[in-house]
Amino acid sequence: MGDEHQTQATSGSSESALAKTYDPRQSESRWYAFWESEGFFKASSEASDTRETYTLAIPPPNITGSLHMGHACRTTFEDVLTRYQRMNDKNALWIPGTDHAGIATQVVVERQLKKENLTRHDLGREAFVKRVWAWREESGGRILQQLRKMGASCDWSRERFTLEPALCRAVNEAFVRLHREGLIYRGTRLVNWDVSSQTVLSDLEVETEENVQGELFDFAYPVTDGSGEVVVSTTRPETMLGDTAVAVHPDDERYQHLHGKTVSHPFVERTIPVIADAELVDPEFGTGVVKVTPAHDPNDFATGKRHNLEEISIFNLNGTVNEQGGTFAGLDRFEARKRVKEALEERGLARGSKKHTMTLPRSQRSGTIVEPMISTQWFVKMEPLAKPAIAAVEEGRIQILPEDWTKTYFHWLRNIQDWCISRQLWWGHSIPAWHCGACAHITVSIEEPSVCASCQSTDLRQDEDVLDTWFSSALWPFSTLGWPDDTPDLKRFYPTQDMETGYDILFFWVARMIMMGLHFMGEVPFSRVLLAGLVTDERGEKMSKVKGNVIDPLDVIGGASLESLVQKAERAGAKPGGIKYLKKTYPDGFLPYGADALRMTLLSYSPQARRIALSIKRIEGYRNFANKLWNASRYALMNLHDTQLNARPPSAPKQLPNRWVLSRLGAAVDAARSGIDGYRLDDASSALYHFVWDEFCDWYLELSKPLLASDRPDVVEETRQTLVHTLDAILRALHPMMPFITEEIWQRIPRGRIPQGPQDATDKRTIMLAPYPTGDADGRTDPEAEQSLHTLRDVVVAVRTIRAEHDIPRAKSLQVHWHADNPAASQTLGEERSLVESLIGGTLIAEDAPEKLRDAAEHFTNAAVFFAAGIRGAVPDVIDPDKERDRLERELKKSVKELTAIEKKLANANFLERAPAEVVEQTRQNQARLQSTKDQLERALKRLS
RNA sequence: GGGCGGGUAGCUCAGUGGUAGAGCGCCGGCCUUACAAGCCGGAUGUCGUCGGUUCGACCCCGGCCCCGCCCACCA
Repeated sequence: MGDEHQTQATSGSSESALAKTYDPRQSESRWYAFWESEGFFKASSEASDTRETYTLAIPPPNITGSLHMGHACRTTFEDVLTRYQRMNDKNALWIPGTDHAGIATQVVVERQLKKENLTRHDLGREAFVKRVWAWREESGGRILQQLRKMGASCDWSRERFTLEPALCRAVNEAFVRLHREGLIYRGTRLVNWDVSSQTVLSDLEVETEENVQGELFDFAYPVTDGSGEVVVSTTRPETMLGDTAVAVHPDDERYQHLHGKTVSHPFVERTIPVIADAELVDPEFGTGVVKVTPAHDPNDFATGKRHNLEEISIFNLNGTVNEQGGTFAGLDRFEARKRVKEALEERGLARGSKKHTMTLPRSQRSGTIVEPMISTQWFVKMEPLAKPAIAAVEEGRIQILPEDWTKTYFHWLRNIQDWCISRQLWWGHSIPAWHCGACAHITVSIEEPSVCASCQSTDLRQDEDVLDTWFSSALWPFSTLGWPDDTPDLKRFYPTQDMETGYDILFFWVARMIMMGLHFMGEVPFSRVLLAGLVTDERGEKMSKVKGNVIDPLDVIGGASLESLVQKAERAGAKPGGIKYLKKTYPDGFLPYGADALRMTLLSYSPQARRIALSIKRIEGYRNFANKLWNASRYALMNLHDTQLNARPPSAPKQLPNRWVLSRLGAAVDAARSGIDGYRLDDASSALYHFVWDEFCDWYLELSKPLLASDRPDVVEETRQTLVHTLDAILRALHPMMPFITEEIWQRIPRGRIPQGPQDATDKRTIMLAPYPTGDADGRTDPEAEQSLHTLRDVVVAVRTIRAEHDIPRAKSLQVHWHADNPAASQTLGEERSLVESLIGGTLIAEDAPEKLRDAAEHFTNAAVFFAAGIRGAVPDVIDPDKERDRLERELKKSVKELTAIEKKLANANFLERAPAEVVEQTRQNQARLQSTKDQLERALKRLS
């Protein structure tokens, strides 16, 4: 590999002509392999390396996952930051790794087992976990390979996995310490139970489905003393099997007579009290009477605590009714609901129902409706941890971008609930707690204890639960660096600088990392949180397998036929509508756009956006940009001949285009830098895109043609130097964003003496380690050149417009008469005459008599006139009067419109008094300019008719 | 019920208290020795709506109407 690229690098321009079209497939994997094998991604751990560090920990993708657009987006962003910092001579470390993703992974493997007609229980815990590990070996690294395709410059030598032994040790350490500090405790609570995965969930893992059409069912409880009945309303009739009270509002006139009475349960042997509770009951709602099921409803649970009610759990862990349900035992929850309603009808207790819109809690992973259940679990006490995390952001030690999210962050942390961290799963971190069979004491310890800490019994059994996968994620910024050991890496790279992730895991992950980082390290885990939006399809709809609108980044990079897209979507379970959409939207599939094009596209979206509506057309646009860059480079390399890159920038260039492009280069590079520094990668990439295309290609390269054809060797050499330097700087500036193509071209630039600088030693090997350009070092501010070029450009465009409007063939040479209204413009056009002539395909004739041009129609036959940047001009002989009239009228309309607005403004006395002087002055100048243009246009029109 | 974000060119989206921008699309003309994945020229918007602040508002403030998201225990 090394040899191959060496050959390329030194082969010069002439003998290895570049293909006309850039093919990303030819270079991407090649360069990645080169970078990786040369160790360019590795952060230095040498003691002698005193460079400032830059650290960023990857949001570890789940091992279940394959790369999706969200990953691609984040990877690109993080890679740009890392590559940029590395080029700025930082000791840059981007830590890669994967997450074991407890419940998500377990669900996937269980699904596989199901195909073999097995459940995890058939295998038993040990064999099941073994199986998950085997699966992880097979697929766990896939996404990391995919990250490589994106160009991610992670330090693979420091790759981590949340369930590897070192990180398990960190988890145990964290658990034991928090437990010792009283921040982890065991509690019996009403928890969120997922009946299909049969585990408890944290509040965050429960998603609410809104606007579900349900019914509000009324039924009657007979009052025990026979004095009547009480009608209650409920959305969950089956839970009446667990009712232990009926509640009314204490002030409700209608139900005063019930206070102190009991009602009889129709299906189980139980009389239940009527209680008065102002907190639970809203007299306006339903019948104003609430059935109370403390074991299966959060409000009722709280009510039960207030009134000391019995908590009767009526469900088994799998969601079927248990023995408390009497004759309903064994039925599934929803079947039970039906049967309870029927039974109530039969007993004549049903009192009708009405439609009711409600919200349903569902498990984030399984989608099952969550059942509130009373259960004993491990919890983390959050409030003491939340306080410092709030302070860290308040005090600016951590900055959250976009800033709007700080509010959300504060709101969540200020209302934080304790975190249930135990899960009844098999795949995950074991809990370092041992239950004593003799005295029921729980011994919490890092190492397996031999005896119970309380009674010394040896009858110990480790807690069977595992930890919420987010518990280990919360430690990620320091566990990956070796914590709890005080390793050199930890010392050197903690705290990290940036954390970039999706806003959807602000609470799940970011907030918890901050809390844990502050708690265990005493320092914030990162100083900045960058929250990215959600990638959607071009309609703004969430990508989903069912909708068939998932765009696989690898398909975009490598290309994919429509057939393969359809096949993939079908395999993933897309519905017919989704397939139809797919066929309609991407009739030709995807061309191989390349990773660089995809990266540029993803970068071009504003980080403020919550939605990133990815459009293939846009990717195509950036693929075209890559090709443009490629061809501009071809042009440059073809024209260098023996010139090598040997100084940057060329000293004291004399030719206007050279002066101008260096000035613009400086501005572009500064814009790119400030964009990246301000985390506005959209601004940074856009500044470079426009500089490269609109200025470098459209103007500089065109202007360089006559210069390179000059018979003056000094002009030619100066231009070649400027050309190669500008190209080199462009490549370096773009490299963090488009790593592959920039390396491919950079390697082909012939290099002479390498300039002195800190990165000299590495300069020749790879663009990755070349310095990021700066406006000062690589550009050359030259306002005068910019002004002159502006004039030049305006005249060229004016003449080109005339050519286009009048259908004048390119081959026809034009005589352009001109007169300048100011000395600067006059000088520019005088000096740069031959450049302008070569761009307009004609001859410039300077007129000493301005009136000739003012009255062009009299002096010339069929002349077209123009007014541009202080220059008046006329092109005689070639003009169709009708077309010219159309053109002039259009121009006139425009000036009149603008002029009217300006005049109105200047007529306003308040404006003249109050507006800043320079604004007024500028407005006046505009007025004068427009007025003169308008006059002249009018005159020209008059002569025409 | 609270909170947040958004409504700008046909589409997807930037944007700034002082003459409205990009990409794609559209119209017209070009195979111009870097590039047809291109070049040249052109058209396109009462910047959601109603008020207010201001000399001046797409931008700041308030109301309203849509759209999206997050949080919250209303049976």
